[in-house]
Amino acid sequence: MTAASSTPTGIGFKKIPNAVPLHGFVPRMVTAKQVQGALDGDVNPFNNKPHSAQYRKILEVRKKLPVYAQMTEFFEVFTKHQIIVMVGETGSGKTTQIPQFVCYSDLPHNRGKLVACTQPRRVAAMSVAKRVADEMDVTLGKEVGYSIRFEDMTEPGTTFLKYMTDGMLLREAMNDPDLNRYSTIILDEAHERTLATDILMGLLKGVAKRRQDLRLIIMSATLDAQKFQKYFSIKMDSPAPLFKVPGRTHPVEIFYTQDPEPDYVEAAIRTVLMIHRAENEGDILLFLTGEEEIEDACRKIKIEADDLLNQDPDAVGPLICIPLYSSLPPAQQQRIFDPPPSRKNPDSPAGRKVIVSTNIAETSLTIDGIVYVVDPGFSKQKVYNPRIRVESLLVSPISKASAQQRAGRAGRTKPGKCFRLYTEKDFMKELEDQTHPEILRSNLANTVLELVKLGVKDLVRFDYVDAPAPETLMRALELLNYLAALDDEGNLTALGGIMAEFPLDPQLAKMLIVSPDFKCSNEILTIVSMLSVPNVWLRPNNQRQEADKAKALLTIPDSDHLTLLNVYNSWMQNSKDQNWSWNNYVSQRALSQADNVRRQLESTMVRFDVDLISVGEGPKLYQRIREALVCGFFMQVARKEEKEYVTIKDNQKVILHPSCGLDTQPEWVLFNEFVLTTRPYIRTVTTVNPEWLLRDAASYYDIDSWKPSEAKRSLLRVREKLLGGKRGSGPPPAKKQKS
DNA sequence: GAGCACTGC
Repeated sequence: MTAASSTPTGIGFKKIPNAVPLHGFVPRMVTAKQVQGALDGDVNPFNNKPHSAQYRKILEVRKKLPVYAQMTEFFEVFTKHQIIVMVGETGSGKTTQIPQFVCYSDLPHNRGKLVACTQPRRVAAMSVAKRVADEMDVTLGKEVGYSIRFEDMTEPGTTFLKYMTDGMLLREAMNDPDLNRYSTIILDEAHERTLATDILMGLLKGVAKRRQDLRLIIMSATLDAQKFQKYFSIKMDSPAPLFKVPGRTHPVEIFYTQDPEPDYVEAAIRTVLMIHRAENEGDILLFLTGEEEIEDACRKIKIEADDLLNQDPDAVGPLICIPLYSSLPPAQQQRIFDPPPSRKNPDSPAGRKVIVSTNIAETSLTIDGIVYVVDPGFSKQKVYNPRIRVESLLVSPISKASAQQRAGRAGRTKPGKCFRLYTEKDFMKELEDQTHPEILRSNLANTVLELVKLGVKDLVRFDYVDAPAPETLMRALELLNYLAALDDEGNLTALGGIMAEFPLDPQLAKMLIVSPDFKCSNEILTIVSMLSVPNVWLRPNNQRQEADKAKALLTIPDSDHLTLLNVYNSWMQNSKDQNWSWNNYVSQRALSQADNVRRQLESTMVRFDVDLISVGEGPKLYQRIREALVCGFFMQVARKEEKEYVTIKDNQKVILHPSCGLDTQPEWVLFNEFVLTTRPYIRTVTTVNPEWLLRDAASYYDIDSWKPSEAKRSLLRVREKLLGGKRGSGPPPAKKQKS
């Protein structure tokens, strides 16, 4: 295509006269030939410096990528179409090359615009940006940068190619719904269907209709491409064009079992040992579902492998077994990169490394040198039950797409083998094509608040790629209405607008925003931060008693929330003592994270004039903190009836989680979480006074309208006593709930 | 008397 042919979608771009060495480049009319010329040129067109020797070396490597061979085709499609769906399998080079191609055609640096490329994970955004900065011969954080939570590695006015997490782009959309800063937005790994990617797809489809100058590229794996093409058919119902690039991996031979395996862990261990005895050199990756299962399997494999080695040292090599899951400390996660054990002597069989991992090795971490994959076909998946408002984790069969991804892990460095511990018939007939997108498996309270803030009026009719269950949306709207983030018509309130700005669950955001009224926002800020990071309590298997003792010393008897506050404060007071965390069995990593979150939330508080107040100390302060908790969590209250607790309104029977630090079983408790594991537990619990429920959450505790229950009778008595105490001075002063 | 699949803001 030449500059003389028709301009795309009616926007008249002007030729840029003096943009040497991009002389003659017309935005979005650029050809592969022009770009190849610029790539091979002497001067870097993006900073006008001479290309380095390093640049030329990397360029030679880039030219061997499959995507490079299809540059002509890419520019043809990009010139003609506003939205493109791209399929590029592992090793195609799409994530690093396509955004660069786009820069050459879009010329964002000459137009004051940016090209964005989203990633589902922080590490990916960071490492890809680093690589691309090297490839483009520029400094990371200048022309090419990245933006992730807690770290903005970009320079306004200079950066024109930005890698970012999908959540970060969604945040930006809240304050700029048309995303006007961007000339092209590339959604990478769209097939993973994270909540943020799904919402972005819905938003961007609308933005693309309003902004003819915006280009979109949706990059995904093969199986989903058609769905996205159809979804993005905005022009006369013709599907969005597909641009496809082959991958570059080694073949993986797939084996199935003849019959279904009744016990997948046992079968997995047996298969690993079979590979160890019978197959050639090469490491093994085994997928299991969780920490306990993995540690258990590692122990058993180790015992059996040592037995084999003792019985016949010439027949098998030594074996090490390495567990891998996200809650392992980073130093232990690094062990997966250790070399396999060396042979006993030059003639004996090679050593072998076995990695036993959760799904973390399916997408987040890649390990080179894996030749054998053992796939039992299960993973823990989040499910949401809107009826009882509970998210839980369930061991479930994986999807075909997931199985394919797992198998692919065997072919990264050389041809490999994948042993599936299910039958081929089950694979074909029983496994779903795709894992259900997150939006269908989550509590959407947060998402709904974001969407309303983004200006979406009708949540049910929003153009979702996959629409969530109406009941899930209703649950979210109901919660937000009770929290006074939405009015009765579903419009965003002033309070809701501020809540949406905090990267928090709505309950936590509400509690933080109202906490200055209770003169304890400093303390609530800490508690909210501690609730936003993983568990801080460490409990090593061989030191459980010591860990429990240490925890008891930090515990505040009637409130797990106050205990969290106490841990944070003690940690701060002892910040000079390097061993404090270790000696007290708390996670240094989690506490640092909490501190980081705390600083971010504090800056948001400043932006929205939420005062940071702390008045008094001891029991009086503690009481005000517990009252503030009620303002966010009044819907998560349980009352003790005989031996169990029963949740308010839902009437779910629950028990206190064993990690709970309460020394008695008070009548009324508020809880942070309902966890459904072996039994229905409530976790992170604080004693509350029922009077606060009536006063601070009057619209929810509209007890006259409740169906008869023990809780209702009890609350009626509380109210009577309150009124009696006032001796005819009228009802208690009800704090206004709805705004 | 138990957990924490994995991400993200």
